[in-house]
Amino acid sequence: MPELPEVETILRGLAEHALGRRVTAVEVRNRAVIMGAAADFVRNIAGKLIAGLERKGKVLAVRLSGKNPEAPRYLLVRLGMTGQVTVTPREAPLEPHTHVRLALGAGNEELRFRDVRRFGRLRCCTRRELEAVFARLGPDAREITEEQFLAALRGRRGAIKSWLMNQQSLSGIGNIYADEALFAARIHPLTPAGYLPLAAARRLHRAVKRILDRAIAWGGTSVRDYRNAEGRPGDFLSELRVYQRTGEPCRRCRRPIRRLVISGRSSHFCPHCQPRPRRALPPGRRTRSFAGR
DNA sequence: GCAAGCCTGACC
DNA sequence: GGTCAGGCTTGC
Repeated sequence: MPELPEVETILRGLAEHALGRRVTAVEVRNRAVIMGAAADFVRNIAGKLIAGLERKGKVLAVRLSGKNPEAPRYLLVRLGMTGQVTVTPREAPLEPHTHVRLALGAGNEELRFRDVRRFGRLRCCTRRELEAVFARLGPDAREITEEQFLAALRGRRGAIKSWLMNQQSLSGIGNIYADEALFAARIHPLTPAGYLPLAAARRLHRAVKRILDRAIAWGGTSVRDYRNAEGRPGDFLSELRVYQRTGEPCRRCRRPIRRLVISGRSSHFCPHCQPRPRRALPPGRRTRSFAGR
């Protein structure tokens, strides 16, 4: 599933294979993946140069050439669960679920957007609109400082697992890296976020960054559908310690990994290495008041 | 029936 | 305002 490391890997691939090239033609084969009118989408992209690449969390933004700051000149890509962005020879057979094709000048290749489950979206927007999208996301998980991380945890009563996946507190983490970071930091996924002892919260902040950096170095994780810009899978799957390893022995203590559903998401963890928090209540907990009833 | 990211809406 | 369930989608 494309999370921060997968999107970053695609960005790097596009920097190598698509940056500086002109979009000479646009074909929308399935308008359901386009936000807004498909005709506007085509008109705003066709003929432009791919001038830059940006990312915040799991959102990829392709900057297109153009001088008018009020005109749409960003292509926003959200990969959803099964989205793929590849640079492919134009004559290569069109795989099923290929929804958008951008022909690239200076070579016989095209940029393809493919998405089996169609949770992904493409959108053409202005700088202002891009900034509004980014503003709704918390700090990028690789860039968030310890101070920001600790401050964002404060007062949160929901499970730390859900907190990590909520893109408003920090952005870029999905189910795979949430489970992996919690295992590395030895934190039970149901621990209320704001109850984490300071040392544990610091461990988690460091674990998040380390896991993401390592996953990027391995080119991301391909559980099934993820492919980089060259169409190749990532290699981090074999490095996963708990995700989708239910029943396998924990790499640290050899006891079996267990699975738990938290907010409708499966969570994988080691009950021995990630014990439930011993204290049930946080410092400064507010109880339900019966006064005035 | 399950997996998943993200959005919407219900609930307190 | 925070938290969570539900729905979207399709291949296994």
